[in-house]
Amino acid sequence: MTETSWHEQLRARGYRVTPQRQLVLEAVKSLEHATPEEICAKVRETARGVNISTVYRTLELLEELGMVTHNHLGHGAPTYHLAADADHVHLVCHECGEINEVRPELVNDFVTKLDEEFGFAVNVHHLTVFGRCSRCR
Amino acid sequence: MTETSWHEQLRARGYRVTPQRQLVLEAVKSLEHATPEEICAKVRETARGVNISTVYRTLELLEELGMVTHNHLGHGAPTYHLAADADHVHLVCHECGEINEVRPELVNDFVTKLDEEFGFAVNVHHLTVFGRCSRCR
DNA sequence: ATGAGTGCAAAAGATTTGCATGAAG
DNA sequence: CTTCATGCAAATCTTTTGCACTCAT
Repeated sequence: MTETSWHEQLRARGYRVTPQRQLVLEAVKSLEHATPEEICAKVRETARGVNISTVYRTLELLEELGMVTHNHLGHGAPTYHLAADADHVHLVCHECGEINEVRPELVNDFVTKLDEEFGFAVNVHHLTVFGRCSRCR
Repeated sequence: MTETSWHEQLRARGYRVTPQRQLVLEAVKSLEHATPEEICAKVRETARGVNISTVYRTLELLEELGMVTHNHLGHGAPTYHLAADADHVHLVCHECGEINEVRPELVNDFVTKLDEEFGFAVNVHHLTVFGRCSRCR
């Protein structure tokens, strides 16, 4: 996604391009798996005055536009990442909390089965698998 | 699981059997996919005075004992159900919010692959798959 | 009788909302 | 200029915690 393409994507839908929105998108891109709180902190490194509620509103907007997605990796706040970078499945260890990303091909069969049998289209970007990692077993 | 078996399971670990704990467990059993708030409401139908914090503490305990599990099905509060009843995978539609339960065998291949390749033991009880249901496509 | 469990109230954490001001188009 | 976006403060919702009292054992 080029700079201009997402500017246009915003404008095409009647939204405005603001420094806050740019910074939030950049923060999501650079942090990976960041909570709204963490994203806000990152944004504030550049623009001190930015408010957490703006971060929430912006994340909601970017998600609606399909630019970012979120996952519930732990108990607390959800984590956001670029939709373009989201082509992986998360493995989260219940015991140590470690997060691993694995190739999405691993779920292909499963995705196909759900499509054929139930007409259900899996959103792989949003798939989080809990269990125990090799070290904790 | 019989009445006595879980009484003994509690006592064996040094915990006490209380009416609140019985009611919470029964509520989880009967409601299916209920949030702590909903469970509390159900419990209060029988015992008016029960506090929400007791519900939280009890759910945590029952989960630790392996009697119940929780899932994050939507944005808000997690939902709890009996571990014994949890032998299914949840399909959640992003669009209409509909929740479907499907046979856990559908993920067997996937579970096996993750075990072989990463030594990761998937907790199928806790698996929630987001996407779009047939009606919403 | 002893200490785990509970209710209550308050705190803490996460997210949303109303409104006046500021800035993008 | 016009209206959308932001900052701020307050409200809301969810969950946790400290403490005195109660009840299971």
